[in-house]
Amino acid sequence: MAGRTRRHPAGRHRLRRLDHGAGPAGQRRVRLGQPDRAAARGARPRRGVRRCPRHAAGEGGLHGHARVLHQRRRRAGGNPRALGPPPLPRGAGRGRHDPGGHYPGEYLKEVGQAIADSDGDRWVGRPEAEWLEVFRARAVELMVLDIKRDLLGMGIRFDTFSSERALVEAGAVQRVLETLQARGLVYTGILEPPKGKTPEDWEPRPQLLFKASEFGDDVDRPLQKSDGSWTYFANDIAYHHDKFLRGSPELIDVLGADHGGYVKRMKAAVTAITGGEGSLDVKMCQLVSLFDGGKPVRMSKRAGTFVTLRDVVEAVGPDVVRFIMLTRRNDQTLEFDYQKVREHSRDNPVFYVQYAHARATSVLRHAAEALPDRDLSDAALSAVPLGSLGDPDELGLVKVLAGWPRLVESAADAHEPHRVAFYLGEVAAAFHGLWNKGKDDARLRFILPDDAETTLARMALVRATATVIASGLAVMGVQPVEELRE
RNA sequence: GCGCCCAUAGCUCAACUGGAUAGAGCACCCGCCUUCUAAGCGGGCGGUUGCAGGUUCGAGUCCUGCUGGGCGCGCCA
Repeated sequence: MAGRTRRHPAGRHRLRRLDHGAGPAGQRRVRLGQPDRAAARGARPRRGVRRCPRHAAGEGGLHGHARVLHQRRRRAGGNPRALGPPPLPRGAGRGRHDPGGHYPGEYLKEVGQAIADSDGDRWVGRPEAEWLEVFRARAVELMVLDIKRDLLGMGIRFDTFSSERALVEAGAVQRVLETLQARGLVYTGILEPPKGKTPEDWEPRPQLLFKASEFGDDVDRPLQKSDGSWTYFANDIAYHHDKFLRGSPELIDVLGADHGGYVKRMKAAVTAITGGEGSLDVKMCQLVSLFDGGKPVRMSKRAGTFVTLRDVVEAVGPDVVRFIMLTRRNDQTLEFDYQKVREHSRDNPVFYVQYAHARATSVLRHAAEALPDRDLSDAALSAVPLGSLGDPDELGLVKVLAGWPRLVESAADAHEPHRVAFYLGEVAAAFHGLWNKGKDDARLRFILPDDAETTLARMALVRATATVIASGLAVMGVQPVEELRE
């Protein structure tokens, strides 16, 4: 197998580093290979924590025009045979393999159990032809519900779920094909075998092809399988066209890094099917590596030691997950240490930003006590003269805050929500710095009992800080914290 | 073999799509708690942005070629 020989040197390299007793970095990488790869190869949507939910979290909040997010899980119900023989009253297929050699994963056991619960022994001893389709439908239904529940658990709600099957049955693929044919972009031809690696079962075969090469792709791409059904690619064209027709000229796909080879042809197809009216941006997502107190969390499909997104959300809360997920570019792998994110320390970016917000609201509370006869409402503060703000650090904070509109706009344009998280870190740092300056110099404290005018100007600054942090957190779908006490 | 993504301080990562002296945190060293939350702050140390060319007034950012890593490569989703 060509893939294996190519991967081999890398594997050896890793081992060698370990043998040499490499530093923490080397070891980390070695150990990480396993869970990462397992998660990727497992290809089971909610097994392991992936980047994609993280990105969905960000974009849903960032783009009004891209708010309709889509998620398809072909895998769900893709292999109903893995459910095994008709379920027994107690847990179907537990611990055994189905005839096809598939692992009945935990999630399929749950489906089997659900069917057993509702249908009893109705399917026992019945031929596959009777139960297969029923099981498939039930599996899809339950899996989608399961996915929606997990997503809702961290505050993600999809406006639209597109069913590939429904799209095909509604004839969308057929219509798209006709459109492409009308534009002379479809023909029947024979593809060259891939260079360097010719599959053993390769044989020249005429296929229905899309002229992707006219739009920047390397070769033309097949639309139809030999059994007459559509390829994955053909269905995807229909899906993107459907989304375009629903009123979104700017399409965004969030894909795993293993789908990188798909980008060119999909962009080509979007250009072709929309007559150049639509555009497609593809965000590639790397995996998230789970750590616990600096040690990688090992996951094994066999041992059933997978940590799911739901597990993590339950452990640390949805806001922490959302924030941490957005502290990296989506195309970088993220190390998620769910010991660290619960710490109340500078190491924990969620805490750091929330602490700044809590401090700001705390100051405002104290100011209300110190100046009971003054109006500290937002409206009043926005009209306060700011001439007394003159300290370099005060002005520094003002400048950072003034950059918020531009920052959030550029993050939206670039489809890079992580910039908001980094920006909030800057705001928090500027505010914490100013706060501590008041420790050294009492005149720089926010509240000056004998100088109401300066205090009011500073309250305007503090209020603005809290507002910007709250706005940024809102973009990320995170609730600002008013108070942090033990 | 071909294609896509990536390479920035010892480590983990930024850098507002080509702008001024490339910034944070961790780690290490030195300071700061009678006073709005020290769960914090200030200072120091640390860089030929993988290598070599090119375009430009200006390049971490764009182009070419290398090196090293990830992913993929016709009826699989």
